[in-house]
Amino acid sequence: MIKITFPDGSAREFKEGINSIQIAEQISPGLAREVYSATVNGEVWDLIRPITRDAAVKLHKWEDEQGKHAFWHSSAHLMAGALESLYPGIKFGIGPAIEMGFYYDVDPGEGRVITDSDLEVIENRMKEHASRNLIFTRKEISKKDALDLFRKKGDEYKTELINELQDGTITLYSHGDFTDLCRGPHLPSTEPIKAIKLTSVAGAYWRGDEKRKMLTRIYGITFPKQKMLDEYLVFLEEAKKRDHRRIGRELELFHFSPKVGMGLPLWLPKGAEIRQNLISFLTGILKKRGYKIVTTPHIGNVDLYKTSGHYEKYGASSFQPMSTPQEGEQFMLKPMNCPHHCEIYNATPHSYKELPIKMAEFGTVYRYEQSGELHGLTRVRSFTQDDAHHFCTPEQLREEFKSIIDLMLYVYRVMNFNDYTAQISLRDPDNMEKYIGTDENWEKAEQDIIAAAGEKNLKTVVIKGEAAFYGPKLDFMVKDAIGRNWQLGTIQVDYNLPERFNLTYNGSDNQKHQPVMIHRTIFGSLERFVAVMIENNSGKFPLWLAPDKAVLLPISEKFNDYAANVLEILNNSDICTLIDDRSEKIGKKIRDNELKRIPYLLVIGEKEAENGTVSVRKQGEGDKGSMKIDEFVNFIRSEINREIAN
RNA sequence: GCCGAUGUAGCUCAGUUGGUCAGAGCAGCUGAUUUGUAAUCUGCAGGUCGGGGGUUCGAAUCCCUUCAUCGGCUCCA
Repeated sequence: MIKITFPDGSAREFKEGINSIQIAEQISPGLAREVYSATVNGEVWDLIRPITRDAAVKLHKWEDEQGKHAFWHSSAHLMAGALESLYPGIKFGIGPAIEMGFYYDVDPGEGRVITDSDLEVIENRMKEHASRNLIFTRKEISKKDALDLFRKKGDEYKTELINELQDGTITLYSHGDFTDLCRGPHLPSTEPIKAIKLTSVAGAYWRGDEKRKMLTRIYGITFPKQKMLDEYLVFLEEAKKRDHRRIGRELELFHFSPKVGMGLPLWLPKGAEIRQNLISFLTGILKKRGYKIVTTPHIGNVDLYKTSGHYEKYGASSFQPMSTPQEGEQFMLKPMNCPHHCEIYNATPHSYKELPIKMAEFGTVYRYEQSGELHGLTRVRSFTQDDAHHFCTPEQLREEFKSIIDLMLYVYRVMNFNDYTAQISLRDPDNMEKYIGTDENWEKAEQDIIAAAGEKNLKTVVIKGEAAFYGPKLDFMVKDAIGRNWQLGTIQVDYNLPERFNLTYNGSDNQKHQPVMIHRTIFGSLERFVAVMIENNSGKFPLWLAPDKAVLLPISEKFNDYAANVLEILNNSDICTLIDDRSEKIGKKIRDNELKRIPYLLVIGEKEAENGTVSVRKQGEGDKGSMKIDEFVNFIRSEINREIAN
């Protein structure tokens, strides 16, 4: 007998060699139907793997990451099996479970393509296989045998993977006629996979290396119940409606014109109004916190970027330098503001008593992003950063860093922006040549970031390999409507630019010292920030940000004169932008959310025209009663103040 | 940049195997109507079917090419 301990601390004796599914069955048959994998002594195992000694066991259901993971990973195998039966000779790369579903990278073979229209056939074959209730079996295999097996199949991808594995750790999983190199774990059988949807097909480089062959990646998702799949598909449909590209068009916020150029957003009046509101909101906060606003040109001499090191790193993949009538003179569109700010710092001598110096600019920058990478407002070729740089003494670094975390959290809170992940982005230890600067400085900077985040009790995740080439950073990541991750705010420590630009200050010892530089943005870019705000709120903006704060609706043309009067007063109030809508098809506009996104609806009828009032309705909340015009202005003003003061 | 898909009016989309296939709804503009919040009625106007080449007696439809968009990959200072 062996002793199995459960997460709640309780323990039971079982026969040696029992497996997790049998344990679950003995607890309750209902449970057994719902578990998909188990953690045995800290390792995630198949349910059918025998347990031969005392162990701590945690059973995983759908609700657990590990449960879903086993479910989707098994689904990837199910798909691979279907593919092999449909496309004999097809070769397989890797096929993991992901956050939502799974994929498999495959090489269908020379001259064969798999496209969207093939997915249904594959899906049907998967369903057929799944319904046969195929058992997943696990087999340990020697490296030599594994190599022989996959060489015989002619699968160079799997043999490459096996070559990198340690002999004695290699396992195969099979179901039906299909066998795959795999670490597991898997479901006991294909039986629980009831609902299957292959979502898309895409290209993906083998091992993520753009110099290697592009495989075909097939994405899919599966569920234990059809209803869950249906709900997921509904969710995707709903998410499409929140897409900022769609809402941006509906609300006439921004526009892309191929004539202007891809990735170059045109801000329409209403979008520009939102942008402007964001800028003035943040400017007010920055001034209170001791930032100095600066302005720098949109171009700079190539030498500036050679000095900063950006030219060497990104020159070839940037908008190329423009020349002038002067021989040998070259300028570039600025891809970042930092070098300009360094030169501003250098314009005057500095004492330690002045530091930290905080320089801010809403700086528009231009980056030649790869054409396939452009995406609405979230990835563009010209965008405006709410950029700022802190120049401080090494001793001040941590405090400065913490103060920026405070600022960031403050702004996000005011904006009611809660759904973000703070990510500490460090160097990739396997790729150290990507980075410039001394190990010592990197070490120091990384420690400072981790410490500052810790002292601020910020919940963070640490990701290696995501640092900037000149320094580590703390990034604030958010998800868009369909779950893609975007970086908004970022705080970056930089010892490199101060050195390259020879920045100095006089210390109390009357010696020259080098300041440390912190780069930071809060919104990231106005473009991306607006996009994320739109997707988070389905295009509804808080009152203070909204381009139109209210819509004016006269019941009848009889009141048009009065309405025009009201409109003028309110629009001139400098606080309340109104749109005038005398259309009779107001119902349709409301249904289409065109007007529902505007915070207030003002109705004018006989009574209102007589009394010089408007009937105020807050969208989604209902009647606020009748108000005199100036009452309404004051009301809006106080509402805005309340929102911003928070 | 790479793989795959898509491109018909401002928007959403129909257009069967190449042959009255240049259409509809919404938006817009005309008139009429005046209604307290999810579609009032009439009429009109709108497109070199993304651009360019080709095949054909004939191309929105087939082929090539180019531009743009979408989903991924790579990248993201």
